[in-house]
Amino acid sequence: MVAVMCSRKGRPRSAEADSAILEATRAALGELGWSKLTMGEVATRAGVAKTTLYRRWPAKSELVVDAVAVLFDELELPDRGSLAADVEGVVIQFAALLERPETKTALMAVVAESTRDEALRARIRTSIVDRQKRLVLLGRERAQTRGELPREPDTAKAARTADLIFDVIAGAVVHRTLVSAEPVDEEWARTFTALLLGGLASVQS
Amino acid sequence: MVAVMCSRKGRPRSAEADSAILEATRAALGELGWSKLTMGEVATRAGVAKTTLYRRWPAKSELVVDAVAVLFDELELPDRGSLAADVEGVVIQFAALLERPETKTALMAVVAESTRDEALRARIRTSIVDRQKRLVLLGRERAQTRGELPREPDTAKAARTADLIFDVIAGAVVHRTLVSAEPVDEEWARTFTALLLGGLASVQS
DNA sequence: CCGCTTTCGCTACGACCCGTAGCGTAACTT
DNA sequence: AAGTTACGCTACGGGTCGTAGCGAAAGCGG
Repeated sequence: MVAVMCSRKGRPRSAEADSAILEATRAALGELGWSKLTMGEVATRAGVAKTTLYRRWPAKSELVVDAVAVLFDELELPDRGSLAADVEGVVIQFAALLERPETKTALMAVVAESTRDEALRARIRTSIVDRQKRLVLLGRERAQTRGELPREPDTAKAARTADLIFDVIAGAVVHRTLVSAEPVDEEWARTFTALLLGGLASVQS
Repeated sequence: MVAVMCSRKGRPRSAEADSAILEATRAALGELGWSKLTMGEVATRAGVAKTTLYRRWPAKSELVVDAVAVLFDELELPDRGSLAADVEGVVIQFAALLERPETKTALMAVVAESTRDEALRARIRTSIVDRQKRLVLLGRERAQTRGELPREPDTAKAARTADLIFDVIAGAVVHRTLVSAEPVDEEWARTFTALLLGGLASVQS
């Protein structure tokens, strides 16, 4: 959402229109895909004038980022008792999210667009990426509390390791799902988690 | 690159036009990005009529796949003496390839498009993905010859492990480069390789 | 209650790109 | 030489883009 701060006079923007637009965007994205998704189509579905759309989002890509971002808030990290179980759980969850047609088509297209648009990349980072990275930090914290992982005194090194883990988990799941186009089932999640945690032990030492 | 075989009469298609089109596509892709890349622009740059383009490629996405595919042939796996060195080398190489503006924007956009187009996905698989997977198989073969990895008698399990490794390597590098937008330098490659090989040991057992 | 400000829906518009059809010409096969 | 196919060129209807202008509606200030 665009933070509108210095406008306290006049007619306020309709919050219903906002949610209707984002909802319509997700629906149209799932049915039509990225390339056939047009601003006019979204406006019609939302019951809103096309100009209203352009008053809030300058481009299709930014609209889609906002529309899809909320879906990533569904990702949770329930305590399953062990680090391995936690990782397996989030892998399955993330894969399920990527199976949905809205997200699978949107995520790649938006990242592709962001290679030429620094502002869009920043938006993706704050709206989507950082929300996932939070899970990595939480999972590590829990594992350290359980005594499964040692506490790393070097803050910079700890941050680098967290980034590495994040890239490996998210990257592998995305690649498996969207490029290899093969399912992320229980078995794959278990094997992958074993690989990750086993490797983590050798990096830590 | 459509394999036309059953036409032995009449004027043959110009091979120069083919290479000019693919070259023009790569150049335009690097300068304009995916969304602003038009068929007319490519035709103009290649010095070719727009209709000639459509006679060979039905859509922009398929053209781009063919244009970018040859770049992935640059990937090599020189024998660096150890499995770790081989992996580090291919990681650096792959990351360097993804740094090029033609490839970084093309790969994501094409994958995004492929979520709605099964034929395109197949084309990506044969033109790009399988050519990379080949490197994984070669690297494992070498490591087994060196005695660094045990030979897996179970063929199915060996294939699953190879797929897993492939998804982890390619996924992590892509995610690091395009989503996290941070550099894949020597240090990252070294740490990542340690993670991968260390984990591989625990999976094998 | 009434002006002020901003947003809303609507229409229209030029610009661009799409993908195709038709034509005459060029190139290669037999 | 005859046949067949690819080529460049032009033109076209259809669609989307992003913007401008309008009058009406909705909240805020007095």
